[in-house]
Formats: sequence, C-alpha cells, structure tokens
Amino acid sequence: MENMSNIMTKQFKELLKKEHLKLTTQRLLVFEEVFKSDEHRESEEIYFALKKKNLNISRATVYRTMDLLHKYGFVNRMDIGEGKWRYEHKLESQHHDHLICVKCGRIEEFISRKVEQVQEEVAKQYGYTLLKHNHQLFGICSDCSES
Amino acid sequence: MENMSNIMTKQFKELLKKEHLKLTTQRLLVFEEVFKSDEHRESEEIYFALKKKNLNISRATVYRTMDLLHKYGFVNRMDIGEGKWRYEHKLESQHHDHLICVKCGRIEEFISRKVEQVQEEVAKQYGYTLLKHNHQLFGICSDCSES
DNA sequence: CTTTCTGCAAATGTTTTGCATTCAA
DNA sequence: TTGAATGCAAAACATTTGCAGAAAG
Repeated sequence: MENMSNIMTKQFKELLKKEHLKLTTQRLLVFEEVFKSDEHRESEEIYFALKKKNLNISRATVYRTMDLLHKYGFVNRMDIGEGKWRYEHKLESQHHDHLICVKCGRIEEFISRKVEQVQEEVAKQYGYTLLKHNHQLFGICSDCSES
Repeated sequence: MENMSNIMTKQFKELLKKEHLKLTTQRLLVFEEVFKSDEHRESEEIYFALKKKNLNISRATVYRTMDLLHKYGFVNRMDIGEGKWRYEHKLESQHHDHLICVKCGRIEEFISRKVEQVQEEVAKQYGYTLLKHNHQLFGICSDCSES
C-alpha cells in the first residue's frame, strides 16, 4: 500500500519533469532522507546522515538540493537565530509555528488561529500584503525547568 | 539640556564600572554610533559607518562591542533570516515586533498585545517558561505593491 | 603595574561557486 | 549527444579567536 512519502516522491519526480530538471540518484536520495525524518535539521546534518549510510553525496549537492526543495515548496526553511537554517518537510503538516527550548533544543510545533488573525490585521493596518511569517517562542521546557 | 542618548551613555559607563570592564574610546564610539541612529543595522554596517567618519575601529572590536551591548541589554539582536544579525538600540522603544517588506527591505515596528497574550497561553499550554520570542511578518509594503 | 582591550591576521562554520567530469534525457 | 548535475576544492561571507602590543584602572 502506498504511503504519504511515496506520494511526495511522485510529486517530486513530476516537478522535476515539469521543470526540465534531471532526476538524479543524488536528488532522490536527499529527498528521501528529508522525508524519512520528522526532525528539524540543517543541511549539514542531512549531509552527514547520508554519509553515515555510505551514500557519499557531496556537500554541494546536498545544499543545492535543499535549496531546490525549499524553492519548490517541499520543505520549510526555518531560522532559529543561530545564523543558519533548519529544514522541515511539509508531509502531512499544516502550517505551524515553533516553541523552542533554549536548554535542550527541543522543538514543539504549535498552531494558533488567533495569532494568524492578528498578523493579518497588523499587515492590513500597515498596508502590507502578507507573504509569510516567522514566529518562534523561546523558553524552557518542563523537563528542563525541573532539574 | 540632557537628552535620552546622554542618559544611556551614562548608564553604559556605569555598567562598565560595575562589571569592571574598561571604558575605552572604541567602546564609547561604537555605543554612540548605535544610539545615534534608529536603523536596524548589522555589525558590518556599524563598522563601515564608523570607518566613514575616519574612526578606524577594528572589525573585531565592533563585533565584540555589539556582543557586549546585546549581552547587557542595550540593544536587541534580530535575525531576519539572512544568516546574520541586525541590531536596534532600546532607546525609548518598548518591546515590539517587525513587519518587513521583502522588496525594499523597509522595516515597520508593531506591537500587539493580543499576540503577546496568545504567546503566553501557548507557552503555558506546553509547560514552557517563556523567555523571548521572535515574530516577524514578511510582506510587500504599499509603496512596493503599487509599482 | 597588572589586567583587560585592541588590532591584526588567521581560523571558523556555513553556504556558495567555478570548473572539469559524469550522466540523464 | 548535449545540456544539466555532480564532486571537488576554492571562495565567499559573517563572525570569532589567538596573540602581541597598547591602554585603562
């Protein structure tokens, strides 16, 4: 039986065809690595995850592919304020924001209709057409505040 | 008559004394440069602004001083997702978030009590103690959408 | 005097790029 | 067969660091 990840792979392949981009082994492997995990990872981590599996895809290709996946909307690129990006795939995930523990790095995803509404109001008030937003809460999670 | 910026300078000097940090010409010049402008600038821009005035303070010192100002709460460090920081001083400014035009780079500051409230609710719900947040809206401003 | 700070240049860490080679179409 | 993608190493970019000399306390 076909799972979600397979459907995404199909979509990815269709996109490549549509855009006259080549379906290479490397692109597929990076894609699958990204969709296999629900973590919020950096390109570097994805690169090493592949390396560990003896899939020696060059760093440049990993970065180039992540860029492509971001450009075509297969992943979200999040900036958690360390001067680098983390990616998360969009499989089965609705839009959400993040709650990040500054001690252990744990990331909680949250959705708040209220915040979404207020954002629209603010944008409207200033005459902006809203394209995207960045909303992260930093704090200490329950586990970390106990110890 | 004494203005706000002077008061801040006094506070900065007091802090240095309290922390047994040295009051150097460079630190004062960087500090004044930062408090002289209301822009949201990067360390690099501050470095060049000083250079233009023939104040040849080394890049390292500018970076080190911005770090200090951030550490002691004289400036906010914001990450607008380009892999680098921008700073804004806290002179006369309450807490606020940002609305950024992706075309011209213009930055609008906004405050929303509602968002602040909802953030607290979300943190509580997940058992987090909220420390800070990052909230940026990206869109197209009225000027840019006309053209 | 004795720390601490500065300036420099080198190092760092992440990401990008040029170019020869390889490969999908 | 040929234009695009890969891999490599070098470059780029913002930022940090080690260290010797300078300056503040």
